[in-house]
Amino acid sequence: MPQEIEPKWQKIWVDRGVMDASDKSPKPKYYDLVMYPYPSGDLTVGHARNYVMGDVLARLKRMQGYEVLHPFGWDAFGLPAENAAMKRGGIHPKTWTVENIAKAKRELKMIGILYDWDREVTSCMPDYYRWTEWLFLLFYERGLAYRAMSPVNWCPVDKTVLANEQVINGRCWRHPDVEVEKRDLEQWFFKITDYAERLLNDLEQLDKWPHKVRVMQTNWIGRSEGAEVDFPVAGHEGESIRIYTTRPDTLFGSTFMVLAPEHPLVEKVTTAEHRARVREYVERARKETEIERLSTEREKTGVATGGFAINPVNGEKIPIWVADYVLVTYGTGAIMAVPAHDERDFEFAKRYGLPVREVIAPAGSGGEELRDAYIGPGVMVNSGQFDGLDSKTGSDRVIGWLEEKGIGKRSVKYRLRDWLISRQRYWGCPIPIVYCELDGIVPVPYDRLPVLLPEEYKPLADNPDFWRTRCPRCGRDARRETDTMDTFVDSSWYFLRYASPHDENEPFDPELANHWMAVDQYTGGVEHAILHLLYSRFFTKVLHDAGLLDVQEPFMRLFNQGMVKRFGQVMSKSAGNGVSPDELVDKQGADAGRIYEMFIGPPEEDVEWNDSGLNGVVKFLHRVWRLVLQPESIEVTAGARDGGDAVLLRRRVAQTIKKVTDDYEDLRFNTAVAYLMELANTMQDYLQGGGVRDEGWDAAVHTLVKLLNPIGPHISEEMWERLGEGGPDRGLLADATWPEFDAAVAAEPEVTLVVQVSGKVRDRMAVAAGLSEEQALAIAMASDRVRAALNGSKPSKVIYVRDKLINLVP
RNA sequence: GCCGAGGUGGCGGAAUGGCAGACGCGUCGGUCUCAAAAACCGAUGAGGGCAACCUCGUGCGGGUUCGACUCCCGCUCUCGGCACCA
Repeated sequence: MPQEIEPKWQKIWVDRGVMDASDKSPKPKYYDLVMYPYPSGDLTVGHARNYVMGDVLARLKRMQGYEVLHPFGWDAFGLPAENAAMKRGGIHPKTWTVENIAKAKRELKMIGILYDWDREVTSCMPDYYRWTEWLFLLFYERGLAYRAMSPVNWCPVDKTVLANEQVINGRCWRHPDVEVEKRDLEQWFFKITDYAERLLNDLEQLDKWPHKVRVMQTNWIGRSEGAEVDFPVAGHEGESIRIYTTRPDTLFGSTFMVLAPEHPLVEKVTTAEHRARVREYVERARKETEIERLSTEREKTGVATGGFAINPVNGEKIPIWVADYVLVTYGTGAIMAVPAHDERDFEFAKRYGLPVREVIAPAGSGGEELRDAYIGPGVMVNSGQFDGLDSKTGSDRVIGWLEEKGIGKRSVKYRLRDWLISRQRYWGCPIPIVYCELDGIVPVPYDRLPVLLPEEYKPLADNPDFWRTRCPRCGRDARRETDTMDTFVDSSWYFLRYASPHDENEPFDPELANHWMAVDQYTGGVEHAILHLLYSRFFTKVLHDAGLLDVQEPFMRLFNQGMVKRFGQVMSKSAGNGVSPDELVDKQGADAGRIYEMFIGPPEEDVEWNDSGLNGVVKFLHRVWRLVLQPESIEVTAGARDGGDAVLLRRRVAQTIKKVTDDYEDLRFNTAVAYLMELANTMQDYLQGGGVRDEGWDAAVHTLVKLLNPIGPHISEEMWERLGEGGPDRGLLADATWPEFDAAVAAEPEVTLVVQVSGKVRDRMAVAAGLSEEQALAIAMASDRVRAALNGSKPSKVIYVRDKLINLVP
């Protein structure tokens, strides 16, 4: 049965352009977006679950009268295509990608997911990446793309550099068992740090994002407030070391300084007798991998330089050390060590016998020796004119004093680093830059885009036909940039391209983008909580600043769906536990599969796939089919529960409209399905109780079919046609209007009043809704069981919650 | 270590101060059948009782409240994120 009706309706929807979005519709717009996938050829019901959620919402919003934009596309550049190509001996990454896209597209259509395929974008196609290049030039023009030599993260397996966000615990995000190496290379960066403050502050507006994601982004940006202070170097007139501290109140407690091994002043402050040891230490630190160096488990190491600095607040001479627990990439690459009030400095001081001086006294403390660093707030002591101030006021005063003396200043730092976008790969978007001996770095002019990837699959740096060019400025021989861009650049703006996917003059038409943006609902995996979502927010702000976009935030409401597991592991073809949409549809049809995917558990939670659970949904659909189309086949049963009560049926229908509508809108699909099942059960009870098939019954049938449509679109469309309401000649259920309900009908006229004695349920009685406390009390006291529980005493206190409960306390 | 989410029947889960376990799976019993499957009907948290009913029950220990799965404090376990960021 599903095998017949499902393809039939899928064809009709496409022919009718049901999900084609009109740019000129007078209806309010709704932009429903799912994260575009990497076409890995591994589509499972796990991925499908995500797309079904988006589809349910799109279908609902259409019926509610919105002009819905529900597009789809492919994040099609990237390493797996190259790796697969290599594995399969000479197949081109493009061939592999295109094949996978075709396959995935067929499967998406098969489960009845409707997209506006006219707007499909594919990031590896020249008509898309041309505009990624264009945007690079815009960033370059605005001073947001720059080239710099820097120590970078290098994945030895992928043979490319990685962004900070792609390094997890010192290992490559794609290869959890491969340690990332450090290399010094000239690379392209996007200056995302310029937007750190705005990316942080605007998180507050995103109140419809999961709290978790906002916290993760906040931590990633890592704002801290403090001061930069200059410590003069003893014996080197005019030379000083700048440090950053978040605790200016502890300045008097600094008993030594620490430079990062890569700090430029290390050589200068090192004395002759320490030189050999310092050089050896610095050399060793350089060679260590990130993971060795960042391990907090490891004991801290360091060496004295023999040099001294002057603490500017008290004129004390303190030794300068070099240690790799100080990072050159954060703050100024140098710290003042305050062992009494910093755990790391404390550990280091203990190990090397350096002095510890307490300058913050915790409230009510004696003067006993410190066993650990005290990092909390307190009162300043041993701090000259600042003694007696609390930490917070003290910090402010110290900063004020430093600024007055010109030896320090207030400073805000971020953990966020600039985004390294260069990748040494073939299958990515070319960076449109030319290197000319005379003119240096020259951007390819906008009108000469795109810089096309060569057909031949080999590293761009090994392909002179690609990199040999002429300088766009002077016409001399020049060399093209052979790095490609991180694929996260491609995905940072694809949601804008959907607004005008065929625009041949610009990345997107600002007018259309402003019409559709922001995305009303964005659905995807939580693994993108930082990377993709932070980069897309950054792009949106840059484009706003360039006057191309009105909005400053791309995604209004974000939802992270859970993953589907099987045998305790995330489902995937490579893990061997995947169930493909093909198999699912073959088994019981697309509708049963869709509904089961929604019913299996809360949408945000990971769920365990269970083949037998599908049967319950199939049974439910059979029951609905019978109720709607063959109600006469349901026999009246003696002793049926609800006795064919027409008023009750009407009420249940109204209540179900409310619950299911609310649940769909809040993406609580699992409970929406449960309520639909309840309605079907009620309808069955009604018939079995001898209920008449009058207008009330017809209304129930029509409502059930409509409410079912977003999740089970084929079967409901078929039933709609057979009811004589729609079909190819009369209009589709997909175009019908969403049912409304009358609150008065939904209201329960009679409620079950729970009677408690001392908070324990002693009786339940059916009463009219809206009783006064006196009436309720009288009814409650009429109960034998309540009187028994009260044991003769009079209630001294009565709590009455209208239409719910009355609690008698003796 | 820090931050965040969570712990409810045999299982997936529902209920966010007011009837714990909706809905479904599974199991058991029944109808139909020569039989089985399917379908349909019923039962199904634990303990006690012939029964009406009673007692206990939402990770553990306290607290607030007439009343707590729900709010507060402490602990514990699981999962996710961050982790020498000065």
